[in-house]
Amino acid sequence: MTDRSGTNASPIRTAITNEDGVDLSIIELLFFAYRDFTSDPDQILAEYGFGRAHHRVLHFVNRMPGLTVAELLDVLKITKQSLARVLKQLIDTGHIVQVQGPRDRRQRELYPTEKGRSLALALARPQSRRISAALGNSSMAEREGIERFLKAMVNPELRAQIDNLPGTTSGKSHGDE
Amino acid sequence: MTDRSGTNASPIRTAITNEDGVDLSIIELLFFAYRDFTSDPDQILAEYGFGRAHHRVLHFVNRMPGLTVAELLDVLKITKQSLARVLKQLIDTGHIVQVQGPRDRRQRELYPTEKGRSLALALARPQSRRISAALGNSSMAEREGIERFLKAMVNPELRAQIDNLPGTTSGKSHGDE
DNA sequence: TAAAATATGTCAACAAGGCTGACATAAATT
DNA sequence: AATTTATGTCAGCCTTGTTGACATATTTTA
Repeated sequence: MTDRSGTNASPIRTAITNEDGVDLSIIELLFFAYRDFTSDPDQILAEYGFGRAHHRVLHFVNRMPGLTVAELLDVLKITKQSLARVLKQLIDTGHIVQVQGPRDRRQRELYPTEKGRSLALALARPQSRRISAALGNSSMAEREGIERFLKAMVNPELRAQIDNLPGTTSGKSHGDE
Repeated sequence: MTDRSGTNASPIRTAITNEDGVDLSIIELLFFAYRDFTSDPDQILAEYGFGRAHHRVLHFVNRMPGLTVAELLDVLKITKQSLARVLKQLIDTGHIVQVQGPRDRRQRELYPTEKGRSLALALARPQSRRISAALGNSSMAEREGIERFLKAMVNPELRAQIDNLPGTTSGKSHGDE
């Protein structure tokens, strides 16, 4: 009541719990898991003067070689200018090359070089090791449960992007089955 | 061979696949899932002029009421200055209050106000709904498999932080069992 | 063919949220 | 009394996101 603004500014001393109807366990697990998952490549990136933005670009260019700038923007959901900065650096350092589009010569197809391929793999390796360790001796069914859950966490409109990636368990060899 | 730097700068036209010994499926699923998971609260935060940094602070103050500034820094793994900026705003807007530590009067215990509690729940709700939808009609065993996996993704030293949170399935009522 | 739309690049400017290092204060510890 | 600790604060830097404007080459459309 000693409060001018209508709200009560006194401290609440009890914690929010799962009983508040909110799935705090998984919310927090996702936060901690993702934080540590992304920390793996950071040391490697630092050696190159790169950041996570470079990592993401390099990753998807290696996963979808020949994709255009517009397609990359659509996958990453960032703006042209944000991409331009890091893409320029990756091109200048010889990790990515641009090739004029064969049908539409306005387009620039993006491909990794050997150097870019090698760095992409080096960055993926510690993350993959962490995943493998976390799966431990999980059964195939458990692994599928985890993948199904993660995929269902993605906005439905964007699940198509995942299916279009090559060699994903839930969408192999883009388009066939 | 038309290359001065020793590396081959020609475009690689094949995609990296899971066969390269790297678990790309889950790497990418984590990226997409986390991206959309964190996008949920963003609209709400924007109404308050807050960002994700505010969200994280508010969340953990609500989950561990009375924690000190140093403890919060340890959970978030950011620096004092990064915290100071957003914490000040949350205090100025009446979402969090500081209480002088009872034993050590140098410490400032952080508590949510009613307003802060309410916002924290509002932010958690859409995330919780997304998780619930993603779990669908998963069995209890599947849910446990997912939680076990996510927890195992966290650096071992830091798993203690998770166990110290109240009401987490894998570590209830801090300390007893 | 001329006009309009498209793909890309680039410039300037801004904001959020990380970072570092330095320094001040109060309180606790030695 | 001296030192250490917990916190706050100042100045300044970096990365990576944003917007809006504009230029260029190329394709599509009228």
